[in-house]
Amino acid sequence: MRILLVEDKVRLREAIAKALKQSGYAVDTTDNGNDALWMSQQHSYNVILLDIMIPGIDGLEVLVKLRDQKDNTPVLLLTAKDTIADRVKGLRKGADDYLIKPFALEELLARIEALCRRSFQKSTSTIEIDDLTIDTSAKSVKKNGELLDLTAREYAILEYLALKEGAVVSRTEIEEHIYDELVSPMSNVVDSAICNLRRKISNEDLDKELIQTKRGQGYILLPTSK
Amino acid sequence: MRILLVEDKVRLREAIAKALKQSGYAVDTTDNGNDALWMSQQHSYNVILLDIMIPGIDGLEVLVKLRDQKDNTPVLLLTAKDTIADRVKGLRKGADDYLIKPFALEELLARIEALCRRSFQKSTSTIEIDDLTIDTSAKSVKKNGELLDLTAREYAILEYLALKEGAVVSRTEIEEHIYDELVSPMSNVVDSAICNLRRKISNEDLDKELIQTKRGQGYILLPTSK
DNA sequence: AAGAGGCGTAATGATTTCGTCATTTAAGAA
DNA sequence: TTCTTAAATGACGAAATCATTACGCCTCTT
Repeated sequence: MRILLVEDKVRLREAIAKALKQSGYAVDTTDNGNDALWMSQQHSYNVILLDIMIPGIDGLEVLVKLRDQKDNTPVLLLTAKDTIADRVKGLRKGADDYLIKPFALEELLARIEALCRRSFQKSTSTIEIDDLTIDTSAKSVKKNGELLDLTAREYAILEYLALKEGAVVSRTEIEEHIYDELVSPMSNVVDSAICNLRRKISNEDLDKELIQTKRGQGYILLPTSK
Repeated sequence: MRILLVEDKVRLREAIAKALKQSGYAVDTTDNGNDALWMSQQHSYNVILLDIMIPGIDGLEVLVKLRDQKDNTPVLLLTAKDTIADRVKGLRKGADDYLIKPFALEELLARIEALCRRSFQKSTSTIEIDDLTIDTSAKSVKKNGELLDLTAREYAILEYLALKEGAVVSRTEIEEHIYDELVSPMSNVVDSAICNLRRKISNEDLDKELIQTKRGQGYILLPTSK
């Protein structure tokens, strides 16, 4: 999951970014509205965290322009104003949620999770595929009830594939959603990660691979039933 | 466990704060309603102790605003008025318990404990994990029936992990719930404390660690059965 | 007032992760 | 089949994260 964080106060921005990364999100940040618009076109983010009071184009305007451009990325507004008028204004303009500053990081994380879930049309926080149970809240994976020991990266990739179950996902798409701006383009990081992932989730007995390769296109997560 | 204490009478406030800290709680205090609201958003407290008669926004209003903001932190009301009308009013507005001044500190401690327990969905005051028995009333830990000599900090961390058994708990979360406002952000207090804790609760024979570390995410308390 | 122990800090050493590269294997087209 | 290109795998090293120790301040006790 990749998140764009738009917040001008340095300390707060970095605190939030740190917490998000710790939770396994890829995070890009900026302190102003112009860059925010630019960046949101550059990538497709899973969630945009938008402070209203930022220099230049303000948060609400950014939101309006996004929606004008038919960009429906879930937006969570961060605001110091807690008047009803502002909440309503934000939501009317197409925000998906809002949070009043100051807020507890735990609350922010919970809401982001909810937004991601909603955008993938999932109502529960666990995904079941074959003998795997992916708990997107705990960020853990069980196989036949037994906890698998995945690294943060491995988990992130598996979750992403699982959310797009049955759809071919290209390497580029994985790179863009799992890795943030400082990623190096020419390498086979994804291949490598997938390889390790497979090793950990494969069924030794069945040689049916959960993660299948679509040559020239990418990877696809297919339950055996299909 | 971290508590917010809202009480304007200095002597009483400090007496309560001292008693709470002695019992191992992290305590933030304020003497007015505005700050109380601010602070309650800044952190997620485990319990808020709220005097009704305070300057500025009064206690009941603070309570109402909290609940308006979907903040469900357990609130214990402190009040000098012992009329039925006031109790009912408080509870109607979403208080979880109340105490009539003057009260015995013992009683306060007991109620706080009950509130914490309830918020973690635990019904008993002892938690058993493997060969450890954590008594949240006595704030003591036994290993195979033998009392362990933990410091207050060590106990607090262990208890917190135990209450969240099976869930990954980040360093930040531990810091926020165990340490109060004067904590320095850049340090490895938690690491250090965990290290000492492990030393005291580890089974020399088994090399299975009760407190496992999830690299990049935090720590998790896992009983061996799982 | 002195001693002891708790506790935060910093420094150092140990682990693990993960991106990269090199090599092998597999797939599809001619 | 054979050639071409994509993908899988294994090894390695740098970087990030974590564990552990030692030290010094502070508080509490006696």
